[in-house]
Amino acid sequence: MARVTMADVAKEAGVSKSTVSQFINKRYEYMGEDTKKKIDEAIKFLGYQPNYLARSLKQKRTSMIGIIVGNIMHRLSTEVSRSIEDYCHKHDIHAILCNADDNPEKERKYIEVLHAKQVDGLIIFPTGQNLDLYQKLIDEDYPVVFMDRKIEGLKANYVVAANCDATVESIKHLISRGHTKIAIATQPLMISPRIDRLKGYKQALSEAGIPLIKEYMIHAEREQINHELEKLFALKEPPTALFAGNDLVFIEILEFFKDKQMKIGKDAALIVFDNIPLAHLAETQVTTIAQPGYEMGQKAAEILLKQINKEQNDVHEHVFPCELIIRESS
Amino acid sequence: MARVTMADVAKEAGVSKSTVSQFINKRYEYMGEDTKKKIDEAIKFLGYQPNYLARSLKQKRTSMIGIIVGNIMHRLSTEVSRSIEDYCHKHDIHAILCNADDNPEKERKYIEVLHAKQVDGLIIFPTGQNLDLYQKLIDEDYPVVFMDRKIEGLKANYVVAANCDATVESIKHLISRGHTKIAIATQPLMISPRIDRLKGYKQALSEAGIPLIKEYMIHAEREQINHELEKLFALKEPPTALFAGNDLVFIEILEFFKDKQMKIGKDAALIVFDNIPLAHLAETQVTTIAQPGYEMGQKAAEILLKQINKEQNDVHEHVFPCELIIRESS
DNA sequence: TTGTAAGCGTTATCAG
DNA sequence: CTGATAACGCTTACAA
Repeated sequence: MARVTMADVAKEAGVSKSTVSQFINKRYEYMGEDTKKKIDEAIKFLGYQPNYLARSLKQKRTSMIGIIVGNIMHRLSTEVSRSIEDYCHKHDIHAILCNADDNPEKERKYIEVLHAKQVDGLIIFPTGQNLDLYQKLIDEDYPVVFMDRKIEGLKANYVVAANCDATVESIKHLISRGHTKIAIATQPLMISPRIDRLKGYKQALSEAGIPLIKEYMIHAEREQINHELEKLFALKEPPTALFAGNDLVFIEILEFFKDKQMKIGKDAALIVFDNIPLAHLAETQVTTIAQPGYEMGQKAAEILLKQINKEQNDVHEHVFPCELIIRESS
Repeated sequence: MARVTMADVAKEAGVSKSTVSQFINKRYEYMGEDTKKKIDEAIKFLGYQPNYLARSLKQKRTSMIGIIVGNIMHRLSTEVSRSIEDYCHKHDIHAILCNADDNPEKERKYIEVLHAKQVDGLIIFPTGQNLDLYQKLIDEDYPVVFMDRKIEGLKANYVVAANCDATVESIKHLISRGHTKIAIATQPLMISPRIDRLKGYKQALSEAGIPLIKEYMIHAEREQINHELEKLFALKEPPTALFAGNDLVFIEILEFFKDKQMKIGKDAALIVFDNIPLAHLAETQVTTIAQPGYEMGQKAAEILLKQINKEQNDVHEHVFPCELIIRESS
């Protein structure tokens, strides 16, 4: 089943390769009707399909972009990815998705491979551990947009959520409900969103004149969170409200509460940073901070395509406000 | 910033292109130490990165495969995709993921584009509506594995779950708990898993001598399910148990129950076909039928790579048993 | 041990 | 309006 090439079509139709190429690329302007028909028939007859690889090599553009997510398990990753894909689809370009799995080695490999495969640009949820590589891409003028996480000292296009502001708002909400003993649980402070959320937490408390308590601030790997919660609620003065730094932390909290037969909203108020798909279906509907994943994805794709088409070269930080959705748990 | 090519490296190192190529491909066997070093230095100095596109064109293999999922929102899709990616990663090949969004047009486009981009093979969760295309791939000897859904009259490699058997088991379980008024809700019967699950449902009931009741069998688009449930529970004899055909149907049921202030397990027993991530954390832990997504993904990837490497040509249907996980809801 | 040259399947440039 | 011909960046016999 030798694949049929343009040369075969040309021979079959009795024209030259270049004419077939014109036809394929719809540059019919100066093409005779009969030539067109002959080529069309030959293509159908042979079942010809152009080889995009060869075309890309020649054109130096693959019409593909890469998305490298830090961890596909985060709700935001999937929302944003779908949004980007949507946008690209409309612009006839393909988005390919890779999952770094919070592993800087994997991230490095994906960046290198996608680059070598000549994808036209990259949208990265950076692990933050490959500064040299990020910098190299930028120095090279390779189109790239960083998503969700800012990298200290890296001047680039960013699309991020207003993590600090949103957290401030949510903590203030808890305070307005009479809470003063408010704890926060996040994964380790390796990336900017977590740092910014903690910053917001601290800011809101100190603006309200509530002293920070070290024991109320948990930053642990997913597997350790359970253990940390154990300690937290064993304190002489356990918190009356809890801020979950993201959807994965929320799941850990859920596990913990289930295990201890504690009830969300009753044994502690809860706010989760991240939209939880079933938040409104839970026994106690949970208050969340929704990030505009769709809009963020659209924006990232838009900037990237502009870079690719050389319509824009200056870099920006695009910050998206979040929405506090108050439900029963707070 | 003109990209640096192999020719540049060759010039810089004072050797020929082919020598550099050897070096890149680690065919050092007959290479002088000093040549190696010169090339290595030149590569580092110029920051050379090979162009995989050109290589692929020459080698007629891209080391990429495509995954086309019917709908990324299904839990199984993501589980299987991750598993496939895992397997591929170990074999140094890249998996790229596309979401047909239950849209046969999109599916067709993705298949055509991936094929044109010369991916080495395809794993498809078929919509079922593009028989001609599926058949064409197979006639062409193009490596392809169909996942989750069987296509009537298409001889090919399949990796599917034992939908009928698992459903029989679960319905029998409900019967053993004393239920006789058992309803089933699925999305429209367009694809084999849904048909097979319904078959299992019918089989289990008739084996138990329980007559089938038409009103107990819902097959509706997601948006209509709510409405159908309404009718179902307005029956003179509403069911005491409910079988949800998949995870999306489950969410609709959850919505409905929440809305009606009904309690799962109390107002009706429930079994869901599909593993639900938070099944064990729900207020009433829900009984599920778990499909071995990881194993299915590994198997599909394995078969596909064998086909690609021409190690295997005969086609099979690989059926994976599922596990009924009994929790509080049934 | 390394170099030469011919492809891989397109597209682009320029004649005719 | 159509056809040669030269790229694109790499691999691979085969020659040296």
